[in-house]
Amino acid sequence: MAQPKRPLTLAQSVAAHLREKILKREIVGGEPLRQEAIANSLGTSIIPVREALRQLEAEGLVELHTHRGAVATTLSLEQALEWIHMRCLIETDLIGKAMDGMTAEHIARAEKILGEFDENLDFRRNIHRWNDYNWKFHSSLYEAADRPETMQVLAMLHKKCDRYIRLQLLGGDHIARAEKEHAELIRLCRKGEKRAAKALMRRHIVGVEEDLVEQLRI
Amino acid sequence: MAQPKRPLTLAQSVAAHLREKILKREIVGGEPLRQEAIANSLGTSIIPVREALRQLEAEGLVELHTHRGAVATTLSLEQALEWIHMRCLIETDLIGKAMDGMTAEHIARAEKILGEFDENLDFRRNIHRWNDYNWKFHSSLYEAADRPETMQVLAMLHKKCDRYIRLQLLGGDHIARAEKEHAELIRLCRKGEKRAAKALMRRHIVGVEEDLVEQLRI
DNA sequence: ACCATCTAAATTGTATAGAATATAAAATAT
DNA sequence: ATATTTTATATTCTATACAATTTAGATGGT
Repeated sequence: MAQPKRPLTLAQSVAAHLREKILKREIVGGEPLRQEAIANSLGTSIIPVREALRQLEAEGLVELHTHRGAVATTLSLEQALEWIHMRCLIETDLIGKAMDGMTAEHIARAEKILGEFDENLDFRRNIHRWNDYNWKFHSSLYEAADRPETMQVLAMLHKKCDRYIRLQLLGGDHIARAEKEHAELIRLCRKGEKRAAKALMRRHIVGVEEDLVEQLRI
Repeated sequence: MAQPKRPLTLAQSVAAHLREKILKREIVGGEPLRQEAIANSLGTSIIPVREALRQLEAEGLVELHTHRGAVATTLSLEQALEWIHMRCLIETDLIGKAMDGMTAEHIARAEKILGEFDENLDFRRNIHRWNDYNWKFHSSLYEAADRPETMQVLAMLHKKCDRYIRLQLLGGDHIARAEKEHAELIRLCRKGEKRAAKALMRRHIVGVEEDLVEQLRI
């Protein structure tokens, strides 16, 4: 997505390593991340580790406290609800804007991505991949809007939601519902029913919110 | 706002230095930022410079290209319009949420900040301070909503808009209009007229957008 | 209990050297 | 002459060792 094919710098792969551990909750919220320990365990010096931690801070996965080090951020339902709410505001608006300039090619691309959902993956065993596909589908819908900055903010919100969605997916049948709604979104785009598409997008995202509350309130 | 009173680390003050230069356009868009040159000119080693650049990247002021270094991001009207549009979506929603829990104290605080606008500053000579005050006022209005994550995203958008607003303030009488609208916003908050407040917030931000287009399209 | 001081541990910063990489210029081949 | 490959150079990226700074907790006196 960002830098295709290029070999990663050490700092980038350290960041990827830690990011995956945090998202998989092998590193839990509140856990301190010692620069030297990480450097030793990965066989690097601490300099790439320091830069990786700054990257992860920008992504909201760790907090850096001056002279006290980094800790993985803790999960909180309230935060997730805020992010989802912002997603709702932005994506509802964005799908409308996108539909103004949407062509058959755009719709075909989104449909192709949707197809890959069903075919290639047993998501019960690849939970950590589902968010990638979900973001790919959503972003393909908005491509016609040609709003790169908005997409960047939205990508960030999706990433932040990632940790919570993974929890959510462990229970319930959210995926089946989401796929159904995705298919319906494409149908509405093809028919050009902007009002209905925006309404469905709103319900689609609010649905995530409701499922999450139900999942975590217990 | 972030870390009150604490002495800044070198990386933080290097970041502050470069940020100010970019915002004041002493470093123009597209200009490459050589780590060694910056380190020498500030009398530091390059390590704090590298960490400062990562910070600025997160703020959208520079772009980091692997093995090629950092360049200041270029100004583009389209980007600014996207940011302002997102501000509009979020802030219009947020003022409504805030008004549900707004107390006399909240209003008093916002009013106090507004007062400082008039008294202490001749903005024609302190353009680079105006955005700080503008953000202080806006954020004080939303305090009652208790939405820290939303505020964080919003703060980022305001920061990004900063560079453009500075251009805008050079011409026109935007400040007088903004102050009038700010006062009116407080009045509507006190009277609890949510619908009107949201509408005014929308106009207030769209006004910025229109002014900016007019300013830069010439 | 309370307060100040001291200590341990971690991060932050410096200096230096060298490896890895991208860009542009030069050389070679077709 | 054009295209490809090689070389050169500048810059970033990484490693290492050590000094400086800060925080948090332990110690000890009142």
